[in-house]
Amino acid sequence: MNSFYIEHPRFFVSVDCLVFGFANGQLNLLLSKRKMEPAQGTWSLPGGFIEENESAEAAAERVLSNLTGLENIYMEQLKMFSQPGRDPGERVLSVAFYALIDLGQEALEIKPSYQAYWFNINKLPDLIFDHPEMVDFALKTLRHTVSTKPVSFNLLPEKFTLPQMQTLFEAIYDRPLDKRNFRKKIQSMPFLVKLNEKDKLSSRKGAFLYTFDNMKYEKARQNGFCFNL
Amino acid sequence: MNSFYIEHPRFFVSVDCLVFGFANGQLNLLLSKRKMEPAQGTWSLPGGFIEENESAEAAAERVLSNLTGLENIYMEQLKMFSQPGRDPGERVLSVAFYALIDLGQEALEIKPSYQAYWFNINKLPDLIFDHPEMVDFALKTLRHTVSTKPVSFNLLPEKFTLPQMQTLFEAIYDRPLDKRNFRKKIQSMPFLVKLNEKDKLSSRKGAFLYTFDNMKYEKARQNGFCFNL
DNA sequence: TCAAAAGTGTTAAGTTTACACCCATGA
DNA sequence: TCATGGGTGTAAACTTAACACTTTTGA
Repeated sequence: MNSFYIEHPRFFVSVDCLVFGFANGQLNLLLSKRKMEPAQGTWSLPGGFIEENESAEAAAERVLSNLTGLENIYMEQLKMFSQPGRDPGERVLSVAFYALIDLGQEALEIKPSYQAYWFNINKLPDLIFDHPEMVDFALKTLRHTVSTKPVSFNLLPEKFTLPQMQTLFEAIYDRPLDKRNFRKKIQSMPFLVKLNEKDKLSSRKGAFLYTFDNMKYEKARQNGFCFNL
Repeated sequence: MNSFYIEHPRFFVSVDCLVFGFANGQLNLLLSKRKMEPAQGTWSLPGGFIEENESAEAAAERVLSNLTGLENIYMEQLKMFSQPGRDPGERVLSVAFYALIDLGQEALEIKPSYQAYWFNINKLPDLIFDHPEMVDFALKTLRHTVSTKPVSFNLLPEKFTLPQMQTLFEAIYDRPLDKRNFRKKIQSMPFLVKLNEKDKLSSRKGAFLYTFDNMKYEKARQNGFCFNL
């Protein structure tokens, strides 16, 4: 290993994860009780340090799979936060990621050491450092991204109903949507497959189940189709 | 200074700047000859290491003002690039930024030590490391951002003509636009001020000059106006 | 007087919005 | 049988896209 860069400082670099989950018509964010000083015991985004030979993406995946037991979670980098003094203990740069997971029926197995819990996005407790800023940034990005790419399906179970999906969008945008216009638009998308099954959990009549067909989406995209909701 | 995090590795963190400039109907990117090993003498994005007590944003501003002599350049963070091995010399994490500058008439004073030059965006030389990936990412982001926020004015002189602006958008999108539709849309925006002056440099008839009025834009935005081109 | 770039309007197609009732079911 | 949530269509307003000629001027 050479040392051309030796005169420059080195930094701790962490990742912080904004994990969104949708359940019972509510958009939720996963928070954990901080295990280390400073600010031990207060609420924060789950995170961890980047290790040698690990990309920021890999670190975020590691943190998330430790936390949730899940692999292959949808995840995107948001931004690096690097203000000196953002962590009063030490100089730490942090890369924020957001992740979308379906926390449908099976209660997510959270590793107990993490003391992580779901909070409704509108009822978050106080967070340490610049984590509130990260939440704002993530929410803005999420709102933009779900209207632009078919990522909202990561927040839904494999099979979902249109009322479920509309509720999800209403939770993300934090405003009601017109049912007929929403359904018209969604159903005009060339990748939604209507199944011959109904979900009867939330009404007597039952709502038809749908799935997202990624192959169809990719094909449509290659032919110039542009998702926008 | 405490040491709660001491067991974790520290990293060199650099910034790389994607500096876009518009001149003579061409969209250009600023590249510099690399001053240090590895790959000394090959083309790369201008960059530098983050120093103690400096945010990534401040480092990028420092690099840019050293390079161009300009302050208050429009700049946005793009993304952190952190693959192990992206810099074969040492483990370096890098935060990419893009900047937009007007390189209108007054030839930009580039500090000679940097050996930096403008390259047409479609005729870039080979770049080191993952810099080509950064260029792709920046271009995509630029295309999206100019259609969504009034940032294109940073690439134009204070006073500009509509043909100039259309050429700029054609250079960014790399496709021709319909003159009448473009002008109609631009002129419907509530922040463009038509001056009583003409620029006669590019035609005998002369084209009217306009400026961007940021106050008007902010006022319109507060009233729900949404830029989109 | 003419070459070269600036400027101008209309129509058709598509998209978005607003809006109210019937349907299927199990308790 | 009725309460509950699921499902459906249309018309008006607005936005986008396509398209060709006139104006101004200096050389």
